[in-house]
Amino acid sequence: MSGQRSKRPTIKQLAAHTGLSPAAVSYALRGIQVSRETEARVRAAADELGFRSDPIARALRGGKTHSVGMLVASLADLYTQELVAHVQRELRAVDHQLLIADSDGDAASEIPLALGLADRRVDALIAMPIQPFHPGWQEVSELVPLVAVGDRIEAASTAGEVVVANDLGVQLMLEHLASLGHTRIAVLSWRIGRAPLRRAEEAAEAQAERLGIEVRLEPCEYSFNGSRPLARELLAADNRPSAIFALSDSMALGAYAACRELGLRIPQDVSIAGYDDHPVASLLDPPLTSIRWATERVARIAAKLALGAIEEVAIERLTIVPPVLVERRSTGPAGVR
Amino acid sequence: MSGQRSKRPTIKQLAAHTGLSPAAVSYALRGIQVSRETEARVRAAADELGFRSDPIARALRGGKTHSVGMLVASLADLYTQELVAHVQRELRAVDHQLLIADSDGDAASEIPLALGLADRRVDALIAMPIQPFHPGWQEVSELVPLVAVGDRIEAASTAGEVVVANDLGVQLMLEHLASLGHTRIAVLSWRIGRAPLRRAEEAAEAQAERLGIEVRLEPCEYSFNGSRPLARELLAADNRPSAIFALSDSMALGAYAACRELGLRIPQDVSIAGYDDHPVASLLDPPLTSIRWATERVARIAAKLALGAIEEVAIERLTIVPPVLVERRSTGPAGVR
DNA sequence: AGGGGTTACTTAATCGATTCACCTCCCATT
DNA sequence: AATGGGAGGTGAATCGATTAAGTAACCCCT
Repeated sequence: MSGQRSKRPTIKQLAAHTGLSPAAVSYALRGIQVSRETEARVRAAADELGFRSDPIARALRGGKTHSVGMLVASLADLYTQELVAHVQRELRAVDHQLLIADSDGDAASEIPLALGLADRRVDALIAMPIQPFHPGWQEVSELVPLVAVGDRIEAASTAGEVVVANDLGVQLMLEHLASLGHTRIAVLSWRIGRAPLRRAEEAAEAQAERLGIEVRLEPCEYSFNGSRPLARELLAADNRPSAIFALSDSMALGAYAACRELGLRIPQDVSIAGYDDHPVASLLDPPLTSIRWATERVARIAAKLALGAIEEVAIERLTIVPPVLVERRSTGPAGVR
Repeated sequence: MSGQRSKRPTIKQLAAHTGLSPAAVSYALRGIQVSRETEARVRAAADELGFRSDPIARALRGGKTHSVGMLVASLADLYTQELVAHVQRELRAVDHQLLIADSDGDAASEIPLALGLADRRVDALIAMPIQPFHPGWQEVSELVPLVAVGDRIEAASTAGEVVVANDLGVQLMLEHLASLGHTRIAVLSWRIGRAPLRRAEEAAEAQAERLGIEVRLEPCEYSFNGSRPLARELLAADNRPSAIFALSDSMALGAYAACRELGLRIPQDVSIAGYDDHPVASLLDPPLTSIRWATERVARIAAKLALGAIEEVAIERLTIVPPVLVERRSTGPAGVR
């Protein structure tokens, strides 16, 4: 309408405006190799024209993009959401952008998504691997500093790892349930065998054998709506389990809903246990027994590792987080059948 | 070690490999203006070398980046997390990347963050505005198709709007509480006056006057941990409110925790009401009375609007979502003081 | 005064893909 | 046989910023 000056000013326009060369402007904006006077002039012009350096152009040339990628396995899950929120908070403090990719549990899409983030020139990549042993991680880690969360990643070198000892978490919970007399336990997992939960599944099977109890792995969708029908089906069956151990609080919520629908009391009729100890766990009816692994701290460490790799600051590379059992009232003695 | 071919192949290398010019390769990859034979040859070479087109270079030249930005007001809040998760799901289906920026309730950072996303050449931007009337939105909307969620945005043209009639939601809840005899209600809001909740706050004040009840707006942090100490303080005071209406379920959760700490029963001693009707609301102890506005549907519409703007497909531009009251057991008759 | 060393720039190449403007065949038409 | 036109390419400019290499001016020293 009244003029098409709406386009963002470029470094070239700044140059024209100040009578300098584009190169001089570039230097001036970063305060290198220029006189105080020139620097001031350029800065003034930049403010006046509302100049913002183009991150895309800078990225193409090979500079930093001030962005960090995050690859998660299911944004539908509460703990993932927490993780993302806390990572974002750390990044925001240092003015970095967050790029999210969600494999939604699809193992085959994991490496392509990671490469896609690398292509976008994220300065670092935080990944919760579904397939930690996939050879593709090698290539990814050569393209971008890689931080592994949850599980370790099989690559020549990663920028850091925050490992949660989920085998221990599973052990703690199964011991707890076994000590309450439960001998037939359904474990809600997630697309058996190719999930981030695989290690947990293996631990569950090992513990079942050790404790002499029956444990059945049930493939499930993350999220309330995913686990509700499954839990309902399990609980409506003749040989229903006396306890359900959901490998995430989100799935435990679905089990709660199923119990409510079926009129089953927790824990008198069936015990329910979760994993992650999300803040809502303690507010449920009844409060949920769960496994806590300090989501917020894990997120913060992951973010620090990513930023450390970007700034090339040395940080402790490997953190192992031991989960703990938080016993509440959703688990109780096994009924008399 | 064994060779440094690790770098990604570029279009130029494809050209060398096929004996064509870079331009021809570029055309071939998109199947324009080339013979079938050439196209096949180029594709074969691309597969062989593992070629992936560089989104950064494409972006610089002015093409699509296959990414969508999302500006939220608090990633710490459950409903925002839901919204993000559902938007992400829609984007993933069409192979688009999600870039997230979180203003964390800081009004001053909102426009700069939006411009930052635009600078990264997102193909569209979905924003839940804190300050819908800020003149900066005009500039943003000139740079990138803009989809407003929650509130309308004051700009010459937006790509679409999904408006939630929060004034109605507030009215419904206050009427509900008033009908139960509550005359002194604390409303947990969020950084009073500059939040995405401003419209809701205005509605609360208007309704208070209309219904002849006392409503006090309390500035609060989103999230459990933010609202818990505030709720605790309010409930421990002499003239404690008979009901707390939290303008998000997350804050209501904090109030639940505070009640538990103080030994107050819900709803006998105090009624608690939430907003958003997050899936956990119905599973709490007691189930939470809340306002439902179909988060998932809103997210899906927002994503469709963004994608529609990118594909230049015409879609219904404005959707107004009327929230509804979901009455559960966390609200009851006001006590006798 | 001439040479060495700074300082403060400028010029041009570069990152990778796209696209405008040409250019060359080759076939069909009159 | 000459002309027109389309198919299938090529070359070079472009997007915006960075940076290696080069240059002009100036200071200092002997």
